[in-house]
Amino acid sequence: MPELPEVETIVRGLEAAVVGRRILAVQVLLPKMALAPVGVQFAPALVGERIVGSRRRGKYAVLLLASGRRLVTSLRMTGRLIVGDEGDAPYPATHVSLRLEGGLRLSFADVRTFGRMRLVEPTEAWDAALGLEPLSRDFTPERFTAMLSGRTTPVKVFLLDQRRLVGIGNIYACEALWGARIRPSRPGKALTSPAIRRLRDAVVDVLARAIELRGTSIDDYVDADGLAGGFQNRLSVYGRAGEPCSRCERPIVRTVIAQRGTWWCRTCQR
DNA sequence: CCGCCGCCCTGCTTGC
DNA sequence: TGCAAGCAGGGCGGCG
Repeated sequence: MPELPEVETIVRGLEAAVVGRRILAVQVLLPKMALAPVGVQFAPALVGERIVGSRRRGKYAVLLLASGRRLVTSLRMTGRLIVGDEGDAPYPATHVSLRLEGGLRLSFADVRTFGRMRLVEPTEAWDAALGLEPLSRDFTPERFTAMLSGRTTPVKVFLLDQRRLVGIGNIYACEALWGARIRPSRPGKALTSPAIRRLRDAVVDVLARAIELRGTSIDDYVDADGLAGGFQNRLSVYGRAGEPCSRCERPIVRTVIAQRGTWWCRTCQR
């Protein structure tokens, strides 16, 4: 499931592979996957556009187009953005296919069809409801404290809420809480200021380390070249129920918080 | 505004 | 062994 580090890796791959190239043809195989503003047709609007940038916002991959429009992709759980050669066999479960200059093809594939590609007008504030980037300078202990104050929801649910902080999904929420030694069910407002500081640092640290290893590949995630990441070998708690905690040797447990599997250490996380 | 819930989907895992 | 139910989960809309 692509979270911030995985989308960042994909976006960097797209930067290298497709930025500067013109879109020559667009095929939409499953219409619900390709959204456009009212009165704009997705495929015709993209043909002839040049890709001028590749960015990430939260868990969204954003291709900047010469017209000022943007192609925003949400990968959800199983979505993939794959760069291949025009002559390759079609990538499995491809729903949108862009033929690019230079004999390349950019495929948006998703077996579960939860993901979406969305063409956004230059003036449209598509990300207005999204929260703070955790790797930005703005993510200070002071800001984090203000965000958490009065929050009754479990801190793990808070970390997953993209209206507050963006980019954190189930894997990195579990990992950051373990790193900060905080119990996932603690209400946000109950965190002490040292705990808030530890959690801020743990979020930044785990995301940065995961980007260095090009993301976590458990079931589905691959980068723009179709390659797996390496952070799955560095996970401390996620998916490791029954294994000993690397800090205290007590077994990692799995509980459920807000319908999400939650892995943590009952001994170290308070 | 806030919090909570159900839905969307398919493939893998689990359990009988 | 075979099959079906259950689970996985990010974002969004609806509801209180």
